[in-house]
Amino acid sequence: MVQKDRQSTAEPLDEIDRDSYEPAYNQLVNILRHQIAAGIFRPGDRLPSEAQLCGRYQVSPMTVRRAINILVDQGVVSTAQGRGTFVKPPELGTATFDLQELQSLFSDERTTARILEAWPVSATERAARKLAIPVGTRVIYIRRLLCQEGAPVIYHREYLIYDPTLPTVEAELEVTALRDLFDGSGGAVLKKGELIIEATVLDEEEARLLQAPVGAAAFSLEHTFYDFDDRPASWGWFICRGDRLRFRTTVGIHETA
Amino acid sequence: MVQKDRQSTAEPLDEIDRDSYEPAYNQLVNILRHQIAAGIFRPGDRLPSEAQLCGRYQVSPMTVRRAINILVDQGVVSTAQGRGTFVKPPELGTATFDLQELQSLFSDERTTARILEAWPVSATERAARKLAIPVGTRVIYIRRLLCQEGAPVIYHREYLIYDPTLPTVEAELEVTALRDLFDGSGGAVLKKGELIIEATVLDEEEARLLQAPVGAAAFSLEHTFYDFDDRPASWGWFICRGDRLRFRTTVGIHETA
DNA sequence: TAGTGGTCTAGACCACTTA
DNA sequence: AAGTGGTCTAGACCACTAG
Repeated sequence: MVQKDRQSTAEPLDEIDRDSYEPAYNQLVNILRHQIAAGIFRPGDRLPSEAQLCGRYQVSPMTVRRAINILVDQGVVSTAQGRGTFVKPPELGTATFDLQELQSLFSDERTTARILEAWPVSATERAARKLAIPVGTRVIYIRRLLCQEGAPVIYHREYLIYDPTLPTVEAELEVTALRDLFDGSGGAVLKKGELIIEATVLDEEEARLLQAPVGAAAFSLEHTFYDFDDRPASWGWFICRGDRLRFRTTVGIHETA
Repeated sequence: MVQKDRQSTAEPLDEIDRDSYEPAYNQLVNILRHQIAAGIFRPGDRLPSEAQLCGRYQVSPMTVRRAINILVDQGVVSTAQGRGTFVKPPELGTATFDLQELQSLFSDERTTARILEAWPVSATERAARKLAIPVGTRVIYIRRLLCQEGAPVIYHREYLIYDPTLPTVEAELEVTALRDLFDGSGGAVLKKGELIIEATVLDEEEARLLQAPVGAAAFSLEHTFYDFDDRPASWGWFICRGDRLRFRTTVGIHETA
């Protein structure tokens, strides 16, 4: 028998360690991932059948199945009923990216939000359409500037439905409101949100506030939030300097997934 | 007993239909999603325990667990061992975007790729660094213009490691090579890829090729692909007019997930 | 201590593919 | 007909949280 001490290394063995805190299905995921990464199984190859994996690693079918489902979710393999499980080549088209970099900016302690403007206005034609309300309805208009160590990074404009029965207005004016929007702390009233990322260039106002040249590249992140009656409750957009934000992602086998 | 005919409606019942082609765990996912969407369970609320759901819907614990795991993956609920399963508010920071719109552009029949240039060159300092090769090494430089119905949409530049033992060069010159890059058809040699999305503005050459104004907003999608020895095999970037591409997504409960 | 989620078993039956 | 993945069962044991 192999003496199993504390295994401090993260290197995957070729056996399941039943005494590990790491679940068996997860160990199996890592074993198969590394075999694929090492080229033992190449794109297009068929993996051993589930029954074979059960015998090889001494786990039940459900555990093997769970591991394989995770690999499918990760886009590493694909399954075909009656044929087998196959290694997928990396596909650019399946790549996904997230707003983690943006979120870390909001959760950063050094980030401060300065309210430039926050008061009731009559909804413009565009705002009214986005919020599904009549033109001229009174809404709350908020302009914020997010700074990191004094340097402006993001300019945010937002229209809010004015509902006196809700504490929305006061809550939204908090400097932490934006962070809450990102981590969902205060969103018990909101059901869903829609997001659109576009490439844009800074106009004069945006450039002045972000202390960047007019015409500089920037990201626009438009957002619309809905309440549980599917009525828009908020519409707005973030403008972020292009040289301050980039989205990264990977396809295929990458480390520590 | 309820007479169960063909249920053409997609509306979820409040019971599991054991004769449906839809798996029980999936039916349970939809049932719970609609209950949350309907406001029966609000953000912060605790869902019924797994044991209760087993009894309520007459399924085994593993089936309930699988359904809940899917809801966790979808970001709709979160679980806490010993406490329960809780409905999550929509969080901007957890939003993910995919390149589906970009991929559909490549798989579109009306999209054609025109090779502007494709021959061996000496690697520039930057290309050499990105490809981890000595400056001056001979590499293949390819410039492509992707058009849709005659209108240029994407400008692509790419440096390829020149390896005579591989059919890479010929394969990459095919007009379908880019589509393959996206759907992975020909990537049995590639292990992984890295992607960086940035906001940029068109320079003079890009503007001329894309028939857009200089300084117009655009997306830059830089990509690096690696072989199974973790050596870079390809480095390049797509430039796409900002008015032709946008990334959309949703957070919280949305339809037909 | 009771209740919760987290993992896992050792099978079963089914649908599908291939030969 | 044999082999494959897809689903599901009816429990088990564990770790964690709460009263």
